[in-house]
Amino acid sequence: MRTMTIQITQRQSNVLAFIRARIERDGQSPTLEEIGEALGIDSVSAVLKHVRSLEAKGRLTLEPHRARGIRLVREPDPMDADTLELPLIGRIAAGEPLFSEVRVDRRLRVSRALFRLRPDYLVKVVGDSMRGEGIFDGDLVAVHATPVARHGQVVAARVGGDRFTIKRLYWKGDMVRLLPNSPGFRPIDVDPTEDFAIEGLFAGLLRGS
Amino acid sequence: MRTMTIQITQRQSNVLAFIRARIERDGQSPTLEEIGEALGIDSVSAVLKHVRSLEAKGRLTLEPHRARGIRLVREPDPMDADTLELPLIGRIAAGEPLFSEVRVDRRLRVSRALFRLRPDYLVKVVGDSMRGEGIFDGDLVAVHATPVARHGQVVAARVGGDRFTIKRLYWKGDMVRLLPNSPGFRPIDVDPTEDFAIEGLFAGLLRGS
DNA sequence: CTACTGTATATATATACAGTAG
DNA sequence: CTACTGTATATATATACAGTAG
Repeated sequence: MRTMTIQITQRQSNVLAFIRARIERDGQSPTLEEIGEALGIDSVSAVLKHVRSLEAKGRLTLEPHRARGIRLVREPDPMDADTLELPLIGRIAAGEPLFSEVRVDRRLRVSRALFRLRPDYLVKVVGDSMRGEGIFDGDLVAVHATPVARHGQVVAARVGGDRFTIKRLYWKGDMVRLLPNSPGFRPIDVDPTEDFAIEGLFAGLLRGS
Repeated sequence: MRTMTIQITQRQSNVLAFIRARIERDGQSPTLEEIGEALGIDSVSAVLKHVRSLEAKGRLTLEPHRARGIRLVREPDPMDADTLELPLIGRIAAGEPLFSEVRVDRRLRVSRALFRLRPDYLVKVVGDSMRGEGIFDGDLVAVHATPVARHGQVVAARVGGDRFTIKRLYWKGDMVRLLPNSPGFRPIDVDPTEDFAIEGLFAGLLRGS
């Protein structure tokens, strides 16, 4: 099967470029006459032939009989694909669902490319228990939402329905130990009777001024 | 002078919402008939009156006699206004200009709202001399480009035409001291004969997984 | 085939005008 | 004023058709 893009002529390329520019500028495609005017073609029929050729070659489509009905074949928007819009989750009181809309303080955009793990939301760090990992009070931690975590990973977890905590996870048999990394902070040992949930993995960090 | 937005009626609001949705979906505004169809109005004249009212109230404009000629008054795109596209500056060899295009490794997007100081570019941190400030090897530091820095601020600077360094700045008379914050790293004292430049202020930090 | 000219026409669609109703 | 109906018409514009030229 040939999927190679069919070659367009120089003239067709100019026509396509003009259409692109006008859609960009006006939000509406030009008429055949306007295209002709721009390229010095006095006959709309000649323009129509170019446009039809471009259609046959898959570069655009024509809405039949519709004025200014040229549509560019949409290339996937690089902005949309690349840029994440992450909700910043506010304080979470006991038992409250994580993604209730009232808890989204605001949304921040950031390039997908920054992260290895795809982040799903941000949480604001409270306290300095993870300074040794470069996670400081006030930082926004990007969390990849998953309940699965391996020994030694930095996780976002909730203990006893309480608010979020960012800690390094250690399994000790069926016990869980959450390890801070800062002088004066002690490990949290979670016994099996306690309410405990891993919300996700540390995926990155954002810090403002 | 009144700049208050003139109140629109419920019906007009519905019309406007539909136009907005169609432009969003199709990239072209609907015809009067299509609007009528959607809102259960059998007469295009009635629709035209609504559209004219919206025009009088400054919510849209009409390209006269043009098919699908309704144009929304463009509100400044929140995406454009809010989202920065920061160049990530690569290694800088001696004497090389900071913004030569070859030195831009890639661009990352991030919300303006994250930062207090507007960042102009990103630099990748090499080494752990600023661990105590939560700036780790491999982090991307956002820099607000300015040659002016006050005593005690974290700056991006270049010493002896060499590569970037992120340090806390201290003035000692006309001497400059660049202070790391990590065990085993010593202050850099810059004497007045040395080539030295403050490139900008620490504006924030991005870290991937 | 590509690249045009020039004419005639069908179609989509805005727009004006005369009403009705609350 | 707002919110419609219903008709007639002007306008913008795509499209078909018959050519010419390299």
